[in-house]
Amino acid sequence: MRLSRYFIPTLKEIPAEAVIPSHQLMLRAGMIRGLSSGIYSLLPLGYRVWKKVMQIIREEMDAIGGMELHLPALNPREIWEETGRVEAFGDTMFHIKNRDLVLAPTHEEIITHLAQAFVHSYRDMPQIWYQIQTKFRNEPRPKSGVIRSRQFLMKDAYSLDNSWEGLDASYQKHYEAYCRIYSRCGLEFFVVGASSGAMGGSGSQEFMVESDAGEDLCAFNLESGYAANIEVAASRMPKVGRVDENPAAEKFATPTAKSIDDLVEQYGIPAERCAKALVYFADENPYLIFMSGNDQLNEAKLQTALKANNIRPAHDDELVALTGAHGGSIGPINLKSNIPQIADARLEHANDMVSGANEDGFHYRAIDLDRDANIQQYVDLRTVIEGEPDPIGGQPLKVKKAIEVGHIFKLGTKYSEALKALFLDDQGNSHPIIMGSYGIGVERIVACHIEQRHDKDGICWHPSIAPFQIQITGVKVENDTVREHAERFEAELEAAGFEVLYDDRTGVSPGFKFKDADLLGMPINVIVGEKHLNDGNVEIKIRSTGERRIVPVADVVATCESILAELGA
RNA sequence: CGGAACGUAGCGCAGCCCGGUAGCGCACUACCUUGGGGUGGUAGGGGUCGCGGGUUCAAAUCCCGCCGUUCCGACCA
Repeated sequence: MRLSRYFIPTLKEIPAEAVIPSHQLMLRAGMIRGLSSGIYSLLPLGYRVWKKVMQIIREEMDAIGGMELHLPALNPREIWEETGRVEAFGDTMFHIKNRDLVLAPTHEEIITHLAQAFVHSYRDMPQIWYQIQTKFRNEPRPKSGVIRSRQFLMKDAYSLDNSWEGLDASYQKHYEAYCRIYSRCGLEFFVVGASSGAMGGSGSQEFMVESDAGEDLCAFNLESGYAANIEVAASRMPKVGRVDENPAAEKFATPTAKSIDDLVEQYGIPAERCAKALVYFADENPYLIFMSGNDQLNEAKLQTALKANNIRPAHDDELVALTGAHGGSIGPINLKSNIPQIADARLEHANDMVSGANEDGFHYRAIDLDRDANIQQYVDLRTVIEGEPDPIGGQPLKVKKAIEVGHIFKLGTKYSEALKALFLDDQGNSHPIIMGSYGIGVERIVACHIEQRHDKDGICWHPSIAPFQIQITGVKVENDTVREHAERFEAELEAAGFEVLYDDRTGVSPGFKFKDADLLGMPINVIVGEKHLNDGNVEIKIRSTGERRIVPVADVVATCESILAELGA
């Protein structure tokens, strides 16, 4: 491919709207062009990378028996109502104005609809169906270039099984295929236990790439092997427990104590002996929640514990109406209304606690939660903090930001029950199909790759997904010897099966070409110029390391082959 | 949806406070020059100053409304 004829609109300056390196470099390298917030055109150079990522995904999905299909992006709204997900998605789902259609944000419903029509016997399973298609989500705030956008490519796979053991096997196959996919794309990644959220299901794991641009926090310890999204991460924190003396609860005035820290400072109460009370609404039902000291409530855990679609903190006026006091003075005793109470597991059976009196400016001490409160369940509701002991080996947890590049779910029967996708077992009994769902964000793989592999000059592609494996830089192609050699290398390298981008532009200075080559970031740059040709040599530069090898003209193809092999092509 | 900033040529920006016929760099066109790390020069082309209204003799500039983009927060199947 000749660069003079290929459409690569590179930019010298960084467009103002791009903040993170992958977004800046995709724009500067002429890979993408923004059309509107969270909506991008993929230009030829960028689309080559996308296609390579999709090809790797296809190969690995096919290898575990997956069958690719193509599904409608326009869906009748009705089918999404049957699973309750019009409401669950809310404003995130695009609705067509002049038809009763929605733009599909994912495809569980459509797959289940197909299964309901065609999969009726235990003999028909297992099945793995997948698609690589555009998904639409009305993100309230697109950001970070293609990482969070309103229209994006996702590989979605769905497994259909006739037993829970079958689901485990299908899930495991996907787990292994995903590891191969990310490795082949040259990504460093890790896997964490995750929340299945509104997708439903019994378990899920996320494939994560560590990045400051990440929107997820993950807690992990490399020695013990524990790794979890902060939404579900646990730590081995001691329970607050009981003390021997257990006098009656006693009210005392705390006119200037509004926070746990105030109680600690003014009255010398150990922070963990404070039962911090919070009021949350879960699908419009209020709950009183107790946390120990300054432990941070984890809203994802609360939502899971309450099995709620939506949760939110109570407003100030609601606090007063429900408890009798403003925030900071709420507790288990003398509540104005009888609202359900749940508490973090650290507080289980604790006594000798301090908590609000439901009267502004007063607290109770010597509270026994078993005696003085009416707590219906104790569950883990804490947000773990870096340094706390992990739940496996008690090693200190680290917390890092990460980008989610894949998510695998054991869905179970949520969708098959809702859409009546049933099969008969060998006894003739009817059961809902047992499903799994497995997603990969295509553009996130590309973005994460660039986040992990770039320097001040540009991108450093891994050969597996580089737009071209080899760039040939013709230094002063007006010189016949230079041009003839460059063209010969182009032909020989292409004949050897490589993808080659030959910078044949005339009237462009060498420095300009070198800068462009570094920006575009092909793994190998074959530099053809008089300087070395006069000695019968050519310079070959490795983008990722900066290493330069001077090789005889006759060895160019062999050298490229061996370098690409070294680079893991 | 809350808070903030920005919107002037394809890109990056100045001009706005203090109203008077729109500028710089890059890119683009032509010619010359240079030729191993974004050469140097000469001459050009390109802008309803986001949109609408208002104030004024006169608005990129002041006022009001809207739209868009980005950042922080909320949300994120």
